[in-house]
Amino acid sequence: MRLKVIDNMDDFKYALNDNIFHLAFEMRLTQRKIAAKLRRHGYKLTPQRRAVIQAIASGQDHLTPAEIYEKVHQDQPNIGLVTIYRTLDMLTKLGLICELHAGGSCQSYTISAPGHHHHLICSDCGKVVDFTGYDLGELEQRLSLETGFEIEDHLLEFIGLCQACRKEAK
Amino acid sequence: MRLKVIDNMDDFKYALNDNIFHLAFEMRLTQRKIAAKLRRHGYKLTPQRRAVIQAIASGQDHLTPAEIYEKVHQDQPNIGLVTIYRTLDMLTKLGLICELHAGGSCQSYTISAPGHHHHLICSDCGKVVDFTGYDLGELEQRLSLETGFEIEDHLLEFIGLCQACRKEAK
DNA sequence: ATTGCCAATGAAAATAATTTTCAATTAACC
DNA sequence: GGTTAATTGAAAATTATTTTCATTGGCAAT
Repeated sequence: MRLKVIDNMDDFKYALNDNIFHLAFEMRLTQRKIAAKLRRHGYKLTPQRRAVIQAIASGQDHLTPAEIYEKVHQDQPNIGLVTIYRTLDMLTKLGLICELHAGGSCQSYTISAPGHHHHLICSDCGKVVDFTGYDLGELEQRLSLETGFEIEDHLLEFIGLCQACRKEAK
Repeated sequence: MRLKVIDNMDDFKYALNDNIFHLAFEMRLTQRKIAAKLRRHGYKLTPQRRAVIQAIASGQDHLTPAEIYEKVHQDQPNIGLVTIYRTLDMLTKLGLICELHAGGSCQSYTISAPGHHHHLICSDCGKVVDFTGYDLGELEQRLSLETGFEIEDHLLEFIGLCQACRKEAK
């Protein structure tokens, strides 16, 4: 896949009907936001980190450290697995990526949508869909009242077959 | 803690006001059910397995394989860590224990309440409280409709401070 | 109670996953 | 361009898990 980087709105308007450009633009925006956040927190933006972010952000699925290493290794043959681990730690701390748990493979990462959200994961191809707006506040209150817990956080993930994999299964 | 094993209702009635007996009775019931299920599935009930089940079922918290090993080792100094892993696999397959994910430590196990349920976990002491009856069916349907996923399962866990740990924190 | 069979066990080795250490490199500031 | 502190990669160390295999022991049938 060839991508032309478009980073201003004028160029973008003329490319609207072209999916590839569209994707390139969106990805560029994401990566920009990520880069800005790194700098704001005093981290350097190295080619290795770029590559890891690109690997995670470019797909729709979730990847283990080893899978990310494989993917990044194509562009950066010298990168070490350690750097993957270190970058994943950093991105997790900044809230830029999420760990997934449902469906067996813990230690799998996906790019994080901004704000609090939940996940829907394909058990076959690994595709991850975020969703927001489902409010667990009422349940939290009830639980808090009944158990005396002061609830800090929660984890809600769904696992199933995505549309594409359902078709394939038939 | 000394426990007297009570395994009939008559003895039990006279011990009702005694918490220790109460616990002993309840634990005995749980272990009986577990033992029966093992046999029904063609597994043998060895002292090692008893000990692992006892270790998990006797506490209210969740334990890693290494922690279970530590605990069991006191009664069964010869037990190998391998046996812990094998027993945990078996118990998971039979649905008698659950893996927990929220709050960092994956690969932590707790005794499983019968039927589908969700968890509330103390981030400080690890205490696990089950709850049932919260229905995600409507959300599942909505998600299914909007995304084309055929949803197979879900994971819902809450993490927070239990009453005891809240008091201690003050 | 005794016996025999096959599942289960423990020790050790093998494999996999993750972290630490440290000298060399480099991104981001001036 | 030069400086500096953060970042990197290689190797070693640690931790977690699985495999292998000879021995043991639960339990069903006698």
